[in-house]
Amino acid sequence: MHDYLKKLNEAQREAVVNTKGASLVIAGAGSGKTRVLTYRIAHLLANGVPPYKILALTFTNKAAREMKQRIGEIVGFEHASNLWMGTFHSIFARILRYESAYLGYDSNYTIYDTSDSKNLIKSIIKEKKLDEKTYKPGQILGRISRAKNNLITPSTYQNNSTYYSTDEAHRVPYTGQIYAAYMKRCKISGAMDFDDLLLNTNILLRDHKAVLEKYQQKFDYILVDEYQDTNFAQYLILKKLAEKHHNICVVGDDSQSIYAFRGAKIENILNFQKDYPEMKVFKLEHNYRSTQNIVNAANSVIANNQKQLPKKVFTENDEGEKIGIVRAITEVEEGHLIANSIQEKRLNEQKKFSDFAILYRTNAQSRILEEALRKRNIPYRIYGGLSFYQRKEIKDLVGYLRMTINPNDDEALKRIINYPARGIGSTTMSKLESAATANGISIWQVLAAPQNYGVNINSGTTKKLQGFIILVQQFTELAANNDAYDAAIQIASNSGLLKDLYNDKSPEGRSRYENIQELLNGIKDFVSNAHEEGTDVKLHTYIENIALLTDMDKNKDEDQERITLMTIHSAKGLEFQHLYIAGLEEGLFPSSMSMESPEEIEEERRLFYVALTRAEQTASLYWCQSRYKWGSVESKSPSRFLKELDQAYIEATSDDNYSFENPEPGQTHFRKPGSQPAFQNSSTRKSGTIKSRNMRQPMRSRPTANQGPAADPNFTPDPPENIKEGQTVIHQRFGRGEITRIEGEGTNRKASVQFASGRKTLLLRFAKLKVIKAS
DNA sequence: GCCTGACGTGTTTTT
DNA sequence: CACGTCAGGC
Repeated sequence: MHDYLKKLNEAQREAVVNTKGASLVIAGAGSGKTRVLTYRIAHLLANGVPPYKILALTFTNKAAREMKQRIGEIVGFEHASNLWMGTFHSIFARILRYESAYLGYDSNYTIYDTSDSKNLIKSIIKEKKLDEKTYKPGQILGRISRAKNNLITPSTYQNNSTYYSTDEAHRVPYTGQIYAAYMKRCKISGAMDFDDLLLNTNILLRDHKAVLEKYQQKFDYILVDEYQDTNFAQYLILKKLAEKHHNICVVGDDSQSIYAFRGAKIENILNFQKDYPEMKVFKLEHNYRSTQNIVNAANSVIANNQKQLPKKVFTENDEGEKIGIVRAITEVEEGHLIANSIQEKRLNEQKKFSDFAILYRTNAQSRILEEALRKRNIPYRIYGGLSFYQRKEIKDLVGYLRMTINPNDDEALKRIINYPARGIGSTTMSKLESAATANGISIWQVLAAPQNYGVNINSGTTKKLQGFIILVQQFTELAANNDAYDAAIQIASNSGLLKDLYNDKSPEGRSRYENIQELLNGIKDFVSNAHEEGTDVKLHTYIENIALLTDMDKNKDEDQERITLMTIHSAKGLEFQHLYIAGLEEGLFPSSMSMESPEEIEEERRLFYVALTRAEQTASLYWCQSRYKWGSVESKSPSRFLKELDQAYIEATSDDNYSFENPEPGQTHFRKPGSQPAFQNSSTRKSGTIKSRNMRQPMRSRPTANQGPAADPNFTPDPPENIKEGQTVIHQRFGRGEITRIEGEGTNRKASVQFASGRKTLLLRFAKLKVIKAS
């Protein structure tokens, strides 16, 4: 028996060595799923299966990289490097480049990211003279994306009365037309969006038997990670590829299915047996990651879900600490409480910063947390949010690089044609663009001979356009004759982009300049890595998959000692000794989601489950009362999720004892009459059961813009005279504090208040201060 | 044609 | 609060 098999438990070993036929590996959180997948592949390789015959699909690039590394350590890196391992999107993007001719695409096709797609949809909406208020690019893209994930092409979409009536009900009856126009424009620009990569792969395999057979024969073994998060398009690709040999192994955990918003179907994992009746099921239920309290608490959260496979995740680890539940008054206080706790724990228990992580539901929640961490000098690394690759300056340079490779790329052209300013304004651009649309060609093609397409442009502008054409042509030549790095650096400087940023001496400008340097360094590394392997890297190789890269893929200062901040979604697959979950007053639910179907509630439970099971030693849940109160619609209460945690595993650590009831109305801070709530979210506007008495009635629509809700006539603030030194106060922004000094007279008195975040001086007249107790 | 400031609006999660 | 849009000045 091979050595590596000794490192596995019984269930894991079974899942590793049974490589023939269809296998469903149900892997509970922390049960060694990655290990099983890694060893299974290593096992295949050790048994003589050539690496290029194995297709292994992961959920993120990072997961693929790490797995390759670990397999390499077992079987040798050269062997491992020939595996077909990557995300669905990157693997099929690669296959589509090989087979692009079948679909009428060039192999240099561009991959549009979400913002490219939105921009294109926006211009289509404009061209079609549709109301930009009702046709929101993001929403339309969402509908198109959903259609694509369900393999509904524009013609099917337009001929289907159900889609039409749904669209009509949403007051966007022209969605079908936009969809068709969008697809056409993408094709003309030689571009595919994320969903096209899957849709077009399906079309390729459906319409070209020879291609299908080629890949059916190529991949003798198929392995899929995070199978619970696959959508219909992905499911069908797998089904087709595995049709002949059924050597497909899917690994996943139905309790961690959290991507329904992206079209993921939990049914794929629940119904795996339907397609492969002979399948073998392997259940990994032994959790090696977390304490008993955490495992049990997590189990209790999803205990009542209907859609799930029977399994019992257990652990033999210590019981561990109870799960802490901390109520903060405001988000600022929440940040400081978390920061304090991290600092304390680090010093008392000799922990590293990298042992800690803070998770939250939305990227926007990170800002206040960051501030608190900075105040304490706690180094952190934040993942997600505005990704490096989505920054303006990066997209600008990438725009030039994209134009160099594929000048038909309209979105790239529109981005860079007048940046840095070349005197080509919006009037000229709209002329060019509408000519392009009218003639079914790209803007670049119109540019070559505007007069042929009925575009009237004065001679001055024509000269400027000519200049741009020559510039791009020069770049294309550069890219053909140089490696990626040399080409990129010259393009950055010859385009004038580098100079433009260099001249900007503001702090933001400097950081932009540095970001460009960082991107260029990234290209340099990319090139020199490939050089070691003896290949020459041209620009197109680098630029091909850039849209598929995320922050996670930049392994910059990975070895540094930092705590981690990220959304729960991006924390999947990771683990941290000490975990903080912030902002639970949203119940992990953004309040904008008004319709809560049972499916959605179950998914939110699973999200909570994912969050909790990232923790090895301790998990603490934080929520802030102020936020919660403004949006105190019953269904959004934090207690919903906390109620689903078994009391036995949790502990309230706020100074007031945590109660499962809603906080008393009027208990916290006040607002100046007529002012806006600190955080006005949609739940203040939507209907629901209002718990707090001084919460005003929800409104059907906002009366006048920006005016906020009407003042409560019965409301009287505490007179400032009653505020005394030594009292504990609550402030809307800074949270809990103590008044150390009061100076001045009457309504102009000022109070020095010591908050967790530091000392502040507040005007009592305006103070959003309320005495909660005299001490 | 380009730049600037005022205003208004709307906020999940990701490949 | 941060971003996009629009009007007005250069």
